[in-house]
Amino acid sequence: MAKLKQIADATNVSVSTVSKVLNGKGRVSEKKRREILKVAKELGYTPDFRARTMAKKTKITTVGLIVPDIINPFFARLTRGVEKACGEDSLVILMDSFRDLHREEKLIRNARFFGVDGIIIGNSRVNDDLVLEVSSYIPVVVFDKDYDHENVVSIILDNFYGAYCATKHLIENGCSNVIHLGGTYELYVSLQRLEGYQAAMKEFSLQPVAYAVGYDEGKGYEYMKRILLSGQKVDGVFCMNDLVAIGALKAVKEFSLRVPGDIAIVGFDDDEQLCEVISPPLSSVHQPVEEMGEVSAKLLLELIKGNKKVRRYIFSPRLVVRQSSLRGKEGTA
Amino acid sequence: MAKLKQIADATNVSVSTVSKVLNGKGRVSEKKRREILKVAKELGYTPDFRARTMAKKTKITTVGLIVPDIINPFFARLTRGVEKACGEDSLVILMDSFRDLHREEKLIRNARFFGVDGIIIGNSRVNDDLVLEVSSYIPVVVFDKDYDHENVVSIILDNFYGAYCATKHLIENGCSNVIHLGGTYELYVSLQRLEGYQAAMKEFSLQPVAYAVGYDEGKGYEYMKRILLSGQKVDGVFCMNDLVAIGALKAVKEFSLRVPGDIAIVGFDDDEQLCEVISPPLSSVHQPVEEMGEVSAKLLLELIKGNKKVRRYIFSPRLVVRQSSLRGKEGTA
DNA sequence: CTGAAAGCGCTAACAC
DNA sequence: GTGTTAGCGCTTTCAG
Repeated sequence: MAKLKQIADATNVSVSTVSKVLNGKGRVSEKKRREILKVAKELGYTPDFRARTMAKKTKITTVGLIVPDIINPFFARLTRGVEKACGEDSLVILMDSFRDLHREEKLIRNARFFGVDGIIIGNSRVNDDLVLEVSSYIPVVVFDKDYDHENVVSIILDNFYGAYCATKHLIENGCSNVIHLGGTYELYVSLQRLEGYQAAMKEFSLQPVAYAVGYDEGKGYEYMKRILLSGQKVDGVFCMNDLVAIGALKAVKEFSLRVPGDIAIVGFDDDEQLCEVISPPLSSVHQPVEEMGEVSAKLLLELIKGNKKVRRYIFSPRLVVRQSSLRGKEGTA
Repeated sequence: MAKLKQIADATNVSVSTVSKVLNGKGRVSEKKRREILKVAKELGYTPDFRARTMAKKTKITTVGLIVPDIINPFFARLTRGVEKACGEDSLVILMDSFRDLHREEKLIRNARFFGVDGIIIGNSRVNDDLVLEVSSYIPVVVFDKDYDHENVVSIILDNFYGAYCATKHLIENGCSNVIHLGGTYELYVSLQRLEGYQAAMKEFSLQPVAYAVGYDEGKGYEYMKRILLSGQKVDGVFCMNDLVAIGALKAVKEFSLRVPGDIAIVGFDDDEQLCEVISPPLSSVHQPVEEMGEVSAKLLLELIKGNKKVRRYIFSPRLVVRQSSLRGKEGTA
């Protein structure tokens, strides 16, 4: 960590002269200039970012983005949105908690010591107290959970509505025995989706049948298989997310049932890459994740600037219909 | 941006007293302590990270990670590896170039002004001069390209070998008309894979037939369709990447040909999520991306510390065989 | 208990 | 052309 002072001493000039040379400002004799440049290189000088920005009174705002798993397309998209909103003049410090709750809390709690000016927490199961605590130091954006605190804004997806639409769509496509492969209900999001499903079923006077399955393909497969084995009547499945749907799809295929002919399936999240690549392509409830990321960053940036604006921002999902639920003229199989 | 001075003035004490209170050091009368705390909260005081760390002589090293597209699983995995290696004491500033070469160069060039202590460039088609330029200020890690510069380390995957293995595998599984749906050959990686393919074909005295297809599903589909229409003999396809392979797979299915019975297919990259979800599951050449990310960060951190160590690190791919290329006892269809 | 003063590394007037 | 000086905002001796 060479410093200006060192290269100044080595060349018998003052720090300010060195500074001038290195920044190409003011006029310095060609001879000294060369020597200074040379010595600077030899010493491997790199200016201290902090000192420089402090002296120049310029500050780059940095936002901390905490995600549980950057490989998950949902969070990758979220990140993309945040990156977009931050553009050229704000930096984003990415922190992956690797789904380790302990690490996550640590990251959140320490964020301000890392010099971030605000944080976005991309996980709906954060500890409320922690959010409140941190928000007393720096602004915070959280997802899918409502807070009423000065320094935090909530980005919310209308999960109820998404689930409602998906279920209704299945029913209107001729399904009357629509089941729900849901998440674990201690997660708010899962609960909302369950309720949306139930609402649609009731609206059509149908009996809701829901299972607390989980979030991955294996679980979807396992439950669907069990359900089919049990002989239960099923002609439509609304799943917690795309992975569960894919698992269910696999099971259905194994039973030589046709999708959507015998059983129609709808997922949630709409990871396009995934949905479009499988066969049949999977209908899914689309979350405008990228946009959500973008908005969350924008709102955070505003908060950092001191403009307290929105405290809650609600997004609407939309159903993307693909073959897995589209019976068209075939009607019910 | 409240400062210590302000809250000091407001409470008629000195900055140092305020500092002590806010940091819980030294002893200050309960009365003042309370008042200071109160005013600090009112003013929404947040310590200046730069000033603080400078005064404390502590420095958190930060690495800049530049990727062309965080949504692409390859880069998401890379990022994950970097995050892992950085652990608790280094920060990673993520910069997505959105595949905009111009933006990317800007990001790379400006990185050092953002206070990063080193950068990892997750893109093999960087401008050499730029890399050299930047590396004269801060250490740089690049992928799939060999440099011989003091301040840059290259992380390389043996693409030739991967392609060779994939092709050989197809041949040994009974394919004799193996074609290659390759990338565009101005990209070094694509060229290497092409050469690996050719080498394997020659080894078995087979005639290589390669196409410069591109990198996405649409291209794979389009080319494969055209090839099948032309009536050309094909019983094996080695693709540039998984997406191209998926496109090709679609085309093959449309022609009512069986995979792997009539045509066996192998992809590259091994995006597991993708490969395992389609049917039949896709064989693919696996890159240890996450590990590569981890190693690149570790090496960078070493360079930042001033320990010049490795200058080149080569990883070996490995073929993951799934159904799309596994003919087992069936032999050639 | 409290404050003055020095210093972290750098920039930017402003003299000489 | 070049050096001196005064900060940037904070922490930390060290007197009082």
